[in-house]
Amino acid sequence: MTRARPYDREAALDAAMTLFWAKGYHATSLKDLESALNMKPGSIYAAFSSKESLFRAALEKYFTTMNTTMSTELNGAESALGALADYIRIMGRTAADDPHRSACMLIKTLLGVTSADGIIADDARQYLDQMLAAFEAQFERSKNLGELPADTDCHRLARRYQASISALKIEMHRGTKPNELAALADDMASEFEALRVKPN
Amino acid sequence: MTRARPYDREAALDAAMTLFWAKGYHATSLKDLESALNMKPGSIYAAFSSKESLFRAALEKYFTTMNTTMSTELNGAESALGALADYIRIMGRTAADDPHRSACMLIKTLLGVTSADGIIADDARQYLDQMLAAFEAQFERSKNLGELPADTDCHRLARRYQASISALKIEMHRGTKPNELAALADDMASEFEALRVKPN
DNA sequence: GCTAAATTTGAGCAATCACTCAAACGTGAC
DNA sequence: GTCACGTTTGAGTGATTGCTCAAATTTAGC
Repeated sequence: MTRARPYDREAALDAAMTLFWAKGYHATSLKDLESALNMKPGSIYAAFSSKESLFRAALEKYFTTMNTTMSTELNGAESALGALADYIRIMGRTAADDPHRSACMLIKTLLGVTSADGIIADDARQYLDQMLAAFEAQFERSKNLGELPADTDCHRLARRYQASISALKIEMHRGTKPNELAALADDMASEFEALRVKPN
Repeated sequence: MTRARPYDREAALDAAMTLFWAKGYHATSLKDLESALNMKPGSIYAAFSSKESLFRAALEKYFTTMNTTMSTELNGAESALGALADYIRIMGRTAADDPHRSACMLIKTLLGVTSADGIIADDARQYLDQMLAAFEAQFERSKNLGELPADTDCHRLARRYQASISALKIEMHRGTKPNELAALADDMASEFEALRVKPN
């Protein structure tokens, strides 16, 4: 009874995410989005209401994707602590031409918008808090496995871990040479691995 | 024989730096600058040529200011390694309402501009490299003082140190609570202090 | 007071911004 | 075939963008 959409909403959102991630909120214009999504302005507004809410949807997709990937990698390993360390080490081996060799979209957003841009910054903050909680849960799991001392402050540890991830991704964005990036990641990973209780 | 400028160039540059630092390159408009510098568009262009070169001048001022402050704090102490650790610990005690409780302008710039914005990103990268070199020199100084093992890789260490600073400033921007921020800074500082060779 | 040089002024430029809406279009029910 | 509904279309909205330039203004030398 009605005309079908010629576009795939998820695919469009994915294109928007990629573009916003690369250029940032302010530097991305509606014209850019029109060609990236292959949609006319009217359709974009019918589908996503405004530039701001399109960005928010794209940011949510970024978070969901990253969080899912991360959860899979962390839950799969037998050692919770080892998985956290490996996650950093592997990230440090991202290929030089990988499109993901870029800063985290959440961090870019947090630094790139102000309170004048509505609740976008709050979104980013909230997602970062959720990731922090996920890291904390993983450290707790490690503690319950007996890998970490019983008096370990997992929240504090998780914050340090997240700070390491953020810094590592910034180094990727910066274009740090592969061997130096890997060395940095190894240093960071070792720092957490060193907390493991030694069997006596 | 000629009309005097009614404004102080350095003061204007300082106002531009503060504004650009807070809002970022793209989100700062000429109107914003006009009121912040208290100058009309013609005067701004006569003094600084373009928005881009005004930004570049402001970024240079940021770098020079930060680099000078840092050098003073690092050179003053008797222990080179201790000074590096203290620099982080003190940063982690930045007051919650301090206007400097914000991300580093170099990092914000690096993440907030693309190659379409001329050589701005290259400027930021170059300044970051200079700071990295300064950290490396300080670690070298520490090694020569006998605080660090003779086989210490100071370049690698400096990169890790800079990554810690970047991450800490991002946490400031994020609004992390004072006690958690201080704890994170202490953890980071301890990591470097722990490298000190024990007297036997 | 006059002149010449350096500077400020601010209205206004073309281009672009995010966004809108009347019209055209496709679709399934009947 | 016709209709009603949902959708796309894209020229066009007013506002704002970075920026310009002829005119006004301030100085110092003579």
